[in-house]
Amino acid sequence: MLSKVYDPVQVEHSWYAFWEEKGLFGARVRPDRQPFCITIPPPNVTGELHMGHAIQHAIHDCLIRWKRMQGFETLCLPGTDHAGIATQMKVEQELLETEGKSRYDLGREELLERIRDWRRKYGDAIYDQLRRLGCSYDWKRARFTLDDAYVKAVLEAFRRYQEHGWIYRGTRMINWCPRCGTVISDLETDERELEGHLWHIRYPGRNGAPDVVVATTRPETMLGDTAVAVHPDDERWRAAVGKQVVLPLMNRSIPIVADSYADPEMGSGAVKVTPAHDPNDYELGLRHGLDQIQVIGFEGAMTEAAGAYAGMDRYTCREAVLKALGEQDLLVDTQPYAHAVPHHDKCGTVIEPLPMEQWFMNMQELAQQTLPVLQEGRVEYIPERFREYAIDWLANIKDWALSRQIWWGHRIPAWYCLHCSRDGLEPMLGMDREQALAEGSFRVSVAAGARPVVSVDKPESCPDCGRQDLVQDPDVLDTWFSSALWPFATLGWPEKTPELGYFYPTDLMITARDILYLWVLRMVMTSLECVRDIPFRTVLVHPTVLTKDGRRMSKSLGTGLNPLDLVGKYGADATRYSLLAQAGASQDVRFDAEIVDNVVVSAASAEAGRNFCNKLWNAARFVLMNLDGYEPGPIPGIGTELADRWIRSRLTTVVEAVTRSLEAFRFSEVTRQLYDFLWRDYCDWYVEIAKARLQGNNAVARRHVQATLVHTLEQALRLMHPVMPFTTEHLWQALPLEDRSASIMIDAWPAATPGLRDAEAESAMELVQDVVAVVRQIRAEMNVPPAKKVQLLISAGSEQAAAQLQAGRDYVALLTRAETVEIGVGLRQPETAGSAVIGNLQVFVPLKGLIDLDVERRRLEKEVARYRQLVKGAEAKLANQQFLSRAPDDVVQRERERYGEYRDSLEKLQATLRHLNT
RNA sequence: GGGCGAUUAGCUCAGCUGGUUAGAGCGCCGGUUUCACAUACCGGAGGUCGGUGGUUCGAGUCCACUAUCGCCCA
Repeated sequence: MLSKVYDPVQVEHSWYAFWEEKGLFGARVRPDRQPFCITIPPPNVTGELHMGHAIQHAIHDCLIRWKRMQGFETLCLPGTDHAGIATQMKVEQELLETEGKSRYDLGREELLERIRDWRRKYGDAIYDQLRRLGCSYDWKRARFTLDDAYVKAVLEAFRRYQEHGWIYRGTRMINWCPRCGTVISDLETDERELEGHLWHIRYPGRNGAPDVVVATTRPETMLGDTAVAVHPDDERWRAAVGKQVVLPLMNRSIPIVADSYADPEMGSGAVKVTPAHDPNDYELGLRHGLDQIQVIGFEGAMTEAAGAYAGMDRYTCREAVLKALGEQDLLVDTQPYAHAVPHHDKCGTVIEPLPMEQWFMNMQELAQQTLPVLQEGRVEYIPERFREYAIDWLANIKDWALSRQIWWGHRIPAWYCLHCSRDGLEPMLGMDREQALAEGSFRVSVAAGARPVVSVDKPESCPDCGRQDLVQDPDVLDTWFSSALWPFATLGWPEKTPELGYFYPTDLMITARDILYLWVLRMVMTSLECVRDIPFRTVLVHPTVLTKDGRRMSKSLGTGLNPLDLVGKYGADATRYSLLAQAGASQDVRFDAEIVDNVVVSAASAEAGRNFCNKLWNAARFVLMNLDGYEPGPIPGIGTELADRWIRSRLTTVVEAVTRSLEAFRFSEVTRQLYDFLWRDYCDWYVEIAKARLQGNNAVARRHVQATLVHTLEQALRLMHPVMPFTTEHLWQALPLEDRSASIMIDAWPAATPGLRDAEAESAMELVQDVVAVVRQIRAEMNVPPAKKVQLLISAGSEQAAAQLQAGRDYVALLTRAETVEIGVGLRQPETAGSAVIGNLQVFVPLKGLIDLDVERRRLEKEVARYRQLVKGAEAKLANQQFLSRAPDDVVQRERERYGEYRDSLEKLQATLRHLNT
């Protein structure tokens, strides 16, 4: 027997192990069944479950459980991503804090060993967190992006791209992170608005040239200036073009060049040009053949080229430069200035744009192959608008910087002959050359003479000189290179596995907005190239979870919310329910929780979820307590009892509605429909009505109501299962059923039975509900004690209406605590009664001595006023010729009927009021 | 600068193709501890749908402009 109060800890304790032991999560290649497959977006191994994951996986598991119940062979394939920069950063931080060492102190192999240790310790922690959420994933197939088989896929993809000639070594302006010591992509930078300054600096003219005042937010870069630019159409500067100015502090002459990049509206119209430290200046420099002088080095310190400032940190240098300029009276003005500065999204360091040699991949052909696939909608986006975004991005795609100067990842399969490439291999930080080359601590420069040999396997010998001393490229591939292969690499590609044949293309990619380009689109591109097919049919973009007041959830802001806290406080089912209930059409979810210092104080929606579980729990408890003499058997015939006909009709409606909502991914509708049916229809009305019938002495009726109680609940539990797997399983197992599967999760998804739709029963029950509601209202307003019995008189406008209500007469009596219910046509109004009008029915509650005439009068007057408005509104519509001639007939017809009803009700109310006043 | 999303009750949100009296949960007010549930039950108050203009017989729902907030791109 169930305990009195629902306790999620007790309920959720053992079912997960039960499911796993029975092997219910595993998928097999079964050609007799239709497959349904999702590969999850692999969380970082640094990962810890956050609310974004929680909503993502609540959706994943809801859909997977639903499809499984529908009879699909479902595979939800989990896994983790090695997340090169993020993971290495984490381990490096730990190393610095505990041992005060850098990665170079340890060396490549030792650092990698530390990261592998770290991964063994924490890497799959997120799996346990997903288990606690109840996720029914095929853990046996879990993949990691550095698995041996996965490495093969990465190398094969690289080989293919290389054969197409897409991969090349080139020099471009890149984003450099001085902290991480690596290039990062545009997509990994965050523009952050900073309160800085705009410094105006005077560059003295030479040989009769005018002085030029330039403005900059980064004065330290002036040390690397190689020109000053003005707009060619700018009259003020026309004569100065071609002349020279002196670069202060460096005493270098630099030219004034004409270029339309200079904005005449900005300041003096002249702009300083630092080709080595600004993307726009870089382009300008190429146009004018300017020197690139790199004054800021890879560690964020000034280089030898910065002269007296060499070795200084870039920000210290900024202060020093400003001080020196001030002393020489060259600092003309200083203004506060807010501007956007790119930061590395992983570590928050300010990015240094630098021209640098890297491995790149030309994306043109891939983009061209992919565009029509998106344009024709072969990959569907939900919401649809994200497809347009993807198309725009593809149309403007740039080459992809593939290499990263870190150690944790897929090492680039390029090789260099120590002899032939000698001049292009430069040891790091003045390291010993032999050692640096041996352990991969060097930079490669093709410009300086390196000659890469691209090969998946280490070449036997140098193709040029035949020597056998080759070293591998020190860099690793961008993590997204391997992630892009995820949907097919996890299914065994490049091998032609049965899994790939059966489950591919997958059905869904459920993802957050922020990786749509970075990842989702690249998966489409690589899949079209490698597998010659789309990776998934549908991309479902789920909402971003924000705080109650619309801020980002972030630990550093104190607004972080650990989903496991919610699970601990309210249960996994309640957590899932709350997330799905809020996953509506909007792109954000403002999660309704009070959070103080990253700790949940309360969460209204999760509490609602837990209360709902408790309601279900107690409904099941009630049913189980009332099954004396009940033998499980086939579903009973429908019979003639109004309540039975009604609940079966409602059940069929809700089965259809929930199925449709799931098909449309409208999760908030799913939870609302289930809530309304279970709480409102089943508990508030059907169960309440059932109480009398259970206690009566009609054995047949009793058996019928027991069967309907069990059957309806059982079907509803199945509908509820994808949302709340634990509670539904627990209760379902407790119900007496004739034939059952081992678990609700592999039982069939309920089918709608249109034949059970019963419009007449629904309208009759609606009438019962209306009558009960007005009587309760009267009782409450007249302060009639709950235990006090009343007599009801219900006067119908027609025999037909009277007959309809007659079927629900016992229910009305039960639910209003009425001793007698008299139903008739044109009954006389009793003295001192509370009354109400429902359509053409008049309900009287004679309450001799209990009626407060003033209260009753006020109530009726309010009703009269309300109906007057309604009558007026309908009258105006029907008097409008335009309405009569242009509105559809059925709308006009309905308006006429309504008008009649309103007038009828109004008259009755007015008569009652007159009666009361006499 | 370009694009997108949001704006409905004190709070968080529904309201799908325009057609009854705009709904829910939480919160609030009043009542109820009789045997499924106080994580409950019953009743109530509370919004004219950001603003302006338009289309339409009819607009929370469609269109235009506008304001505020947020996201993406440059």
